[in-house]
Amino acid sequence: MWQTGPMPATGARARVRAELTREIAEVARRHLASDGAAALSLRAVARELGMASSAVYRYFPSRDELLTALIVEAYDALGETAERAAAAAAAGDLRDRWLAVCRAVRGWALAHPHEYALVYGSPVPGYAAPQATIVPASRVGEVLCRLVAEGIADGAVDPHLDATGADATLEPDVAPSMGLPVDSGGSLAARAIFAWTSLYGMISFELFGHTHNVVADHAAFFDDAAGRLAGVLGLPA
Amino acid sequence: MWQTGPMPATGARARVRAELTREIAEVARRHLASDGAAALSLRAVARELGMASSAVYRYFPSRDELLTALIVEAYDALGETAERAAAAAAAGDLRDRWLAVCRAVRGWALAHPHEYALVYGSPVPGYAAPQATIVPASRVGEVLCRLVAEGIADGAVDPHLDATGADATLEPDVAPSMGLPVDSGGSLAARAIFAWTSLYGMISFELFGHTHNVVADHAAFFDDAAGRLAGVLGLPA
DNA sequence: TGTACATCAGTGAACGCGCGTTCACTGATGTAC
DNA sequence: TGTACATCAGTGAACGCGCGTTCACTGATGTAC
Repeated sequence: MWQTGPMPATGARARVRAELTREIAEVARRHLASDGAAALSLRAVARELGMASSAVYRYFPSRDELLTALIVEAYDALGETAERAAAAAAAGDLRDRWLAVCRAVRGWALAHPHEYALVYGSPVPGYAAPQATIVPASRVGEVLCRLVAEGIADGAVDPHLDATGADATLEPDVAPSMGLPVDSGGSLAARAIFAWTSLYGMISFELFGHTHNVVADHAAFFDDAAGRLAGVLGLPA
Repeated sequence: MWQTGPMPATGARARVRAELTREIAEVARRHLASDGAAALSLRAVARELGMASSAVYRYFPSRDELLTALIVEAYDALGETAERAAAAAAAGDLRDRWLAVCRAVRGWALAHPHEYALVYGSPVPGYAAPQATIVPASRVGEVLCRLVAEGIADGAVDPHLDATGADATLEPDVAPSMGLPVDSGGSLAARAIFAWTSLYGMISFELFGHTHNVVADHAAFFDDAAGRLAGVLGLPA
């Protein structure tokens, strides 16, 4: 994907190359995690690996390409966290499962603030996210929507709640791609997007310090808000 | 502007100094607006003003100090925008006024993306917001809370709606400082904070491109969501 | 099978860049007597 | 009033830093015959 030139799929060389590529990304991820994206430097990564900075260019053609790899990694890590949480809570009711996923997302963000900021904070100046980041970026949203879709399937969730027609403000293929019913007069998909952006807002506010002297018990505040969002979506307890 | 000609000895120098300080901040603000905070450099500002980079140090002791000035400016500009919007809509009902303030905040953010990102995006690495930023940062929140407080005062808003006890998760002085009634069993203040973080989430998602292929009509989507938040707060139409 | 050749990883020096900050200095402006 | 002195703005050179990226190169590893 980010290797230069044609490569044999197998062989000793290819394996070593894959391993070093992984190692570079891993060191870069550690630097990102401790110092933030702005401070991430190819030279520092090379230094830590004991190689010339120019050698890194055999593996990543530019700093941006390395950043892209880290972004995809972050999205995937967060997505997997959400998926695991949903799976682990499969036995509970919809509201509990919703809350479990929300908590997992927040937990990941708190544990990986710089990686969270990389994907959900202000855009890195001069960097344009390539196509490769689109699919992993939607994993969390899919998990949340799947819960709602399940609720509809077994009649626990009313898809016509709060029919403001807001779904018409979305791109037409969003609802179907998320497994939600299409109803241009309804607001279900819009409410789902709204819920996700709200979660993001709360997590970001907490992480970026905007609720520092405002919220005392962030976990409890978050739980309460997540419950309110479950209500917005019509998830039954 | 300032007058030419003979001036009282006392204050002449001070006035020129104040003017240049303002000018430096203004150029810096323009650079921030067009290139973002990370690209803001003392040298570039000095260059544009035709002065030696070292001269800027007579006005701002460091780059961080300059950044702080810009942060305060941004908070104030946003706060004033919200206040003006609230004043302009004073004749409408609570819901309309709420929506007007929300729209104004979004409008300012869209018009000043880098300034918005400076205050609400990922924290600038190595920079710790000083005390001076706290008061201006709360202006928008105050405007929103004042609407709610007004609704309570004339009986239009039920402060005991959705009494989850979430207010207990807040710092104890938040509700009174915002002019909201204190009720540890209630959730009014928590819902207000929640609404504000949600707005922030939506604006940030839009600004940072996360709803790029998701939301088609951002203004309409935002209006719908803001209306839903008004509902969460119990604002009557 | 060994050998000639092609491919690749990795090196180290260099390019060109821009940054924040310091410092000794020169003039101009204000102040005290 | 003029004069001596103090204060301040602004200069230009320098320090020290680190960055991304390029390039010609040396060896090592793989491959084809």
